[in-house]
Amino acid sequence: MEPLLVHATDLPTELARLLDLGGFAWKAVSDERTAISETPDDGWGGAIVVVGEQSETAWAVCRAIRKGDMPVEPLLLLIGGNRLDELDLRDELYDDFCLDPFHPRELEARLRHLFWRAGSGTAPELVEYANLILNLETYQAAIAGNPLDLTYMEYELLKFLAQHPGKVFTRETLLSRVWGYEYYGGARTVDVHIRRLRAKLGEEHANLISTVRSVGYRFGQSRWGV
Amino acid sequence: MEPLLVHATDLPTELARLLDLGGFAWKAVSDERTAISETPDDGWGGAIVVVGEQSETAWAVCRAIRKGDMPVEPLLLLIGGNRLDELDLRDELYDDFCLDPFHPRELEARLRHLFWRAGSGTAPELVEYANLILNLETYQAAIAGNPLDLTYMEYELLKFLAQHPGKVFTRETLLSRVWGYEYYGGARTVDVHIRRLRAKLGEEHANLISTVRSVGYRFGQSRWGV
DNA sequence: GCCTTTGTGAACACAACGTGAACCAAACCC
DNA sequence: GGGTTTGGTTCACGTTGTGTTCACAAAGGC
Repeated sequence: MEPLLVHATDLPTELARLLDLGGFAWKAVSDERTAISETPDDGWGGAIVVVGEQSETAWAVCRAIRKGDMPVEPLLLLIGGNRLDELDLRDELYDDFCLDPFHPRELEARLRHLFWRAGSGTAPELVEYANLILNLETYQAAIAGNPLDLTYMEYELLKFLAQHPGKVFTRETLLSRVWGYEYYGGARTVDVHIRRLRAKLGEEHANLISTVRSVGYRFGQSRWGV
Repeated sequence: MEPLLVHATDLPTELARLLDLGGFAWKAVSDERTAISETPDDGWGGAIVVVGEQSETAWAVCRAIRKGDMPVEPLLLLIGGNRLDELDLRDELYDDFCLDPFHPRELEARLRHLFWRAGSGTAPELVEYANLILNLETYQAAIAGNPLDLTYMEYELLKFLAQHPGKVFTRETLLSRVWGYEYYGGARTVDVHIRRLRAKLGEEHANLISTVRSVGYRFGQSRWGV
């Protein structure tokens, strides 16, 4: 992960220790100019700004890194209880704040939650295996970037298989888990859907589904490496 | 503004006073069922859940109001310092938290910031997708500059779909979210409204709404990235 | 070489969806 | 208050898609 930008006139030792113990990569900067000039190639992974005695300096840093060419998110403030009023009308300058002095567990929890929100928070639910992607929200599938035009049952079957890569399922198991428990039809129905899936996956990726003779079908590689 | 949902086994008097002084409309509920049954017509404006001794109850309430058909945002937790560990792996259940006992100014600031974020971020007075524009204030819609003459239900349906582009909704979900919870009518009603929407969108843009066979309908293209 | 298991192509039947029109309730207007 | 309009819902019918089955060919195991 990209390193964190930490701004403070006097860096609290507890903060440094917490970041180190938490395994964060971070770099302390003293003013906005160094914050910009020291920007890593792939940008900052986030920022922590300590609002201390010279609060105007801190706000200037916030403005610089939020409104600049490369806005940094998420941005967390460490702020003394007597400066809470200054948060007013500055909502756009921070994502979260933590009272200083802080409870280590609280700061950890806030950092974790911020990164969770920035990362997976807004991402759609996906099932991925190699270059195959199933989007569970939009009912769409794609392999190697090319969208697959799957029917309902094909999609459901592929979803189930891809959610358990490497595992072998009998036709009966697939019928009960994908088609439904009360289903009572021929087991060869599964074969036909497997065939159509292989055809739509394309010759190149048809081997994603392998036949286990006398047992059933398996998606992806076996767990023992072939 | 819509009222706040407040859940607590023992409602702290400081919290009640702070909410009243802050001019919030709010209602205390004791369990998830009343939280759902007491839902105002236009939904809750947000939620505050106090994680007290029976923390499992509190988490159950969070799950109920976040994963239900009408998720409540933003959701703020009031949590004791000795329960901070419980936040782990529950990121999806809350938007922010505040240590209890709390500093009134801190809680105020967090509420203000949450609503600022919710307001500026997810609820603009305009809904836009490609060259379609919905003006939520004036109940007007236009595509490619041409105003659309939509009826009430058509507008509501299009609004809901356009607010969640790419996502597939079943007819039942649409009936409950657009028409209302207590609605008991045929699911084909949705089809007819979809048809009329497509007709009014014009042949050129009718494909904005796509049918996902055996599932439901989707507005716009999928989002594969963030 | 025989038997079992799986792949393949095509045909069938039904469910899902689109479409046009009718129905009905509420609002609106003289 | 009766007639009209508007808009939401439902029904009946056609069409298309697609899940299922079958028959046969091919492959694999003993």
